[in-house]
Amino acid sequence: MSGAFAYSGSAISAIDDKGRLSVPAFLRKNLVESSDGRTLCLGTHEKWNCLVGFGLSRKADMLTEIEKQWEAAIARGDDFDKDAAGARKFSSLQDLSFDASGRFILPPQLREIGQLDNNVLFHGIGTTFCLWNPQVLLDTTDDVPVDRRLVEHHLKEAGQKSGGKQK
Amino acid sequence: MSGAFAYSGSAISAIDDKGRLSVPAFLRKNLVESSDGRTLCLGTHEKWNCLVGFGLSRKADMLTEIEKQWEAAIARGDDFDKDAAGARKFSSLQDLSFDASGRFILPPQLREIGQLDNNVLFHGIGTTFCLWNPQVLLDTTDDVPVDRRLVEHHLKEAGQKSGGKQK
DNA sequence: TATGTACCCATAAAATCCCGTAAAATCCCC
DNA sequence: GGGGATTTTACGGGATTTTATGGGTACATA
Repeated sequence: MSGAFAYSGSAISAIDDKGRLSVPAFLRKNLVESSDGRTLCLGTHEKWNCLVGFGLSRKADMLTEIEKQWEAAIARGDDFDKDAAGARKFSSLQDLSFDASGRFILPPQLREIGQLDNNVLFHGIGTTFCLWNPQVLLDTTDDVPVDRRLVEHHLKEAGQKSGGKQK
Repeated sequence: MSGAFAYSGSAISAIDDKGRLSVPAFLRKNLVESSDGRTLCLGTHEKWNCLVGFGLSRKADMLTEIEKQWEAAIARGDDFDKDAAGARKFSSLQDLSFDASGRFILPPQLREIGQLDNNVLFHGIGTTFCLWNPQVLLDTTDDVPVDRRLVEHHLKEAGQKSGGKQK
């Protein structure tokens, strides 16, 4: 386990007309450390209706994890489909670089899958963080353990800023 | 584990009238590093209906992987046919070089086996990446763990660009 | 000479970088 | 601890660079 990166906290950020959005400040230091640069990995969440993000080093960890599973399997004489494991983990993952002011462009496919329109709620969940459309998060019937009051607060705040023009 | 080359992400690319297609930008840096030049290894996938690609250095890794499997088999007292394993992995592999603008010529036999017509979906699965005909990927009954929403998105995007002239 | 391949140039779209500004957070001195 | 000064942040907008792709041309080779 390389770094002790524990992502926590939450913030809302807006997508502008060019499809850019800025990484909330509270995540940047961790990302820069973990990626050794201003890089952010973003992909779809396996269960929830949101995106997941983390730094590059986590991606390397994922790779070695698969490698270990494979080695354990062949030692036992079992089969292990590395490609299937890799496809599940990596196919949606994009390495994105954000600029000095913290902004990156959200690839359209991720934006669509994450159902992100104007405002994006970032929130740390430990080894990774999630990107939600706040409304989708409130409406979800999945068991996502988040404090709804927090989401409502951010949503209200965002609504004031944009004068209710979103949606 | 040589490099931390973790191929991830996905993109679609078109084959032009001359049979050329360009390596998506997000794979190039990795390939150049891994191959020490603009080289790409391409072959057929052992199980899936697609092609696999990676940089030159991965070939050495594959060799040591076979070695490991052999050792594990010996330790268990099992048989392991190294030549068969090698044949499976290497016989379809071709080293291709892509030009400064990222394009290479897809050899007809690989194109045929991969069932690639106009649009090729590249997607990283960790140590390698796959090249699919997006429609074939959607239609496949094999257990290929990919986020279908991604494939559908790319397909839609490609359809718009070419005005539906493919197929 | 036909054919396939590597190069060269062109172009539109997309991504990246750079600069500016206003609001928010932080600092600092009394 | 209050209040202004400084720094950081979140964003808008333009300029530059990189991509993806079309099309031409020269060179080898069969």
